[in-house]
Amino acid sequence: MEKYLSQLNDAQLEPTIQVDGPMIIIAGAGSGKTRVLTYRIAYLMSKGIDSFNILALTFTNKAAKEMKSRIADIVGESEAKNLWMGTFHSVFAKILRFEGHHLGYPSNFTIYDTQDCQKLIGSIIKEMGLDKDIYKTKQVFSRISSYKNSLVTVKAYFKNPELMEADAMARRPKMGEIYAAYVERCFKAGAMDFDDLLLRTNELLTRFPNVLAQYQDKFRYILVDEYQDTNHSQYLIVRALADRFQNICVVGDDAQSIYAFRGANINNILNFQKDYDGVKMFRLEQNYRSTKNIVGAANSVIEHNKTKLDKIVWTANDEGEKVIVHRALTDGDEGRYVASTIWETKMNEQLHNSDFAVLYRTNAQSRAIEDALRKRDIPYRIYGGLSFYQRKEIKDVTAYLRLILNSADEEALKRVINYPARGIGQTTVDRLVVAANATGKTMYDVMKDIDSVNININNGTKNKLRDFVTLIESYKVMNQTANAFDLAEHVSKTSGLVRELGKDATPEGVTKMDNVQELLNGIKDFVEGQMELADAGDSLAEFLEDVALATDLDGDKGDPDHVALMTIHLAKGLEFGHVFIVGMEEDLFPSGMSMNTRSELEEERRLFYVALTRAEKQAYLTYTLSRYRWGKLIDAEPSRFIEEIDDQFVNITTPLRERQNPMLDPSIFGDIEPNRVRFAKPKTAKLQKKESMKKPEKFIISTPKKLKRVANAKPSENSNLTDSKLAVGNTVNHQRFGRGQVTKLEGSGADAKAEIKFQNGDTKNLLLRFAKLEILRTKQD
DNA sequence: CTGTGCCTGATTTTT
DNA sequence: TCAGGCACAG
Repeated sequence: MEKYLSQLNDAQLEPTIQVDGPMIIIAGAGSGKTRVLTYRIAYLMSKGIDSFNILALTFTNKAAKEMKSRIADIVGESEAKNLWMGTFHSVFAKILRFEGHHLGYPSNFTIYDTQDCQKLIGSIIKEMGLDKDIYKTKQVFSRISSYKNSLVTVKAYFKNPELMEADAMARRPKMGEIYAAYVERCFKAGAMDFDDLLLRTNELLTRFPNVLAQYQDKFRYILVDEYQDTNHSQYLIVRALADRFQNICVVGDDAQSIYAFRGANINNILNFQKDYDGVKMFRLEQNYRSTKNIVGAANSVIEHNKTKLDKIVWTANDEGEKVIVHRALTDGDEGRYVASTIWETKMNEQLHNSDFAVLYRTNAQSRAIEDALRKRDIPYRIYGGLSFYQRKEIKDVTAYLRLILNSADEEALKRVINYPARGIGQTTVDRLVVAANATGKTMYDVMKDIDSVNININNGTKNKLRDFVTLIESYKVMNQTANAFDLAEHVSKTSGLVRELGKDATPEGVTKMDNVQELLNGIKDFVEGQMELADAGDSLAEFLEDVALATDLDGDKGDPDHVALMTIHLAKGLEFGHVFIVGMEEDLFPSGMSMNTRSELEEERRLFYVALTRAEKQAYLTYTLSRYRWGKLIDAEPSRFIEEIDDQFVNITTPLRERQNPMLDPSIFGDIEPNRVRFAKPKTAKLQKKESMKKPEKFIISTPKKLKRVANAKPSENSNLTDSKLAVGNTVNHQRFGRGQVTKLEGSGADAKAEIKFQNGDTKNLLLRFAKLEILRTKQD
């Protein structure tokens, strides 16, 4: 332990060895807070505190996983095993599996993702005969979500005239009724949405004092990372759990609070000292990550915010390069600049692809960047966006699995009841729903007992329903003995899902089939990992929970040397040598939807602060003069955030290629000099652009056309290692089994296998086609 | 009930 | 631009 503590500076050491009592660590970007957190946990354990009594809540699964493995490195695998470490959602989902019965939930409750929730709300609106143009599913859903996050239950809602009036004013007087119906339907389906995982935990802890006492006693030491992003619901949970022992340590940075839109309450961190007695406050202000120029630029930006804690982030690092600001003509041009700069820098400085990241405000911006990177054969990976588990073909398979586990799951049932088509149409489904609502039974139970309900469905269709129920029942029987992988494989074949996908010979169709195969591989991998564990429970249930709470950031598989593409939100907590922040334009960043109030704008500014501070060595900001949005070329103005950076930290470049390529000669833009653009009066600049834009539009459109087709090709991600890359003696890392050494190789192509001796003592034979291995060291090194 | 083709709205960010 | 929803015909 001493060895580790000596790695810390004084400011880091103090909170690390502070064992008891409430404490808050205000940690500036890049100040080594993860290190403090992990060492502190290890320190607690070295002081004799049982890991069983420690709860650590993080923001992402990835952060939890990383921290856990770093702790395991210090204190040993077996010691670290009992730590409860995870996101709020995953930790409390786990607790609710045990305790949910108090609230009337089955232990195998389903977790509805956003899609499921919105579909359910959509059908409720339809069933209630409301105008779908006034009651927009998305808006209704986000409204309900915000109620739940502020602990406004249906009851509380109807007792609160202000809320009801606000909804009535928004021409949605039936909000409360929709909310009530939604909650009831979720409950009946044995389902919780993301917000329920927190709301129901609160309910559990408030209504059942003995349960609360039990967990208070268990979690004697609580640590919360990214405290600035907690919402009211999470805040109450933490407070309830920490109430008895008051050993609560929260870490956060108010300057990096970027989730207010999701209900995060920045006051949780600003007021922490008022919530507990004798709070010790620590500040980590030395940045170890970035150059002076980057830290200076970021500081000068955040200065523009009014709401913030006092904190001075500084660094002893080199001056470094100034932040480069680049003007591009269009989003396509922006992409080409990013790609060529990565290419050149990589060559000149001998860097890896993984030293680069491209960050953007909205997912839609990734396309132009992708096209450009692909054209240059630069490997990349897109994080976030439509995650793997949200794709239609994947959701279809998991819907079957969900239905097997929890037949009350109405959204899963609706999804698969007629997919693949088996002659059960919308009319029948509607009638089943009506019958279910009228009888209080679940839709599945209505089907199961179709003869005993008075329902207007003809005999032919009834038979089809019976066949479907029989099919699902047969799966349920199989689930009692078979493992999740065998079951999933059986289901995809016998349900006709695979056959259906096989009909589609288009490249997209083939990709879908591949995805299903990959899902099956994933289940197999999961099941194998589970078998390792002595206390392995129901593998299917646990797999589905993982899926429901998984984010794209979590499983980092495939070739690790790639450029990372992601939204700024997703980049929080990460760092890269060279960071491109693209789309630095008014209306895009800051987002046009967040410019109305000062607090919204300040959140955008914090988002920019987060983006800048991801960079270690070099930050690039790019903006365009016009950009494709909604399929149209739209004029753009440079973001106000660019001007907010103190001049001494930026370097505005002249786009060289514009000069070199006569077609892109800047003179067609009138006499706007790149260096002067941001100082030009907006009005004039806009006018000039408008007129001049007509010409370039034509040839600019023609370029991406050809690229389109390539765009559908499968990106070069997730490629598993083949036998050609792997050699006996290599040290490899396996997602689940950890590190090991290759002891034998046999077979080739699809049959290639490797025998690997893992550090935990196990030797395993793995099919390279499935195994997600990462080479850590080759023999020669 | 199924398949086709037109229309519409989405682009803020996510557990 | 494009995916999902809807209407209509078979």
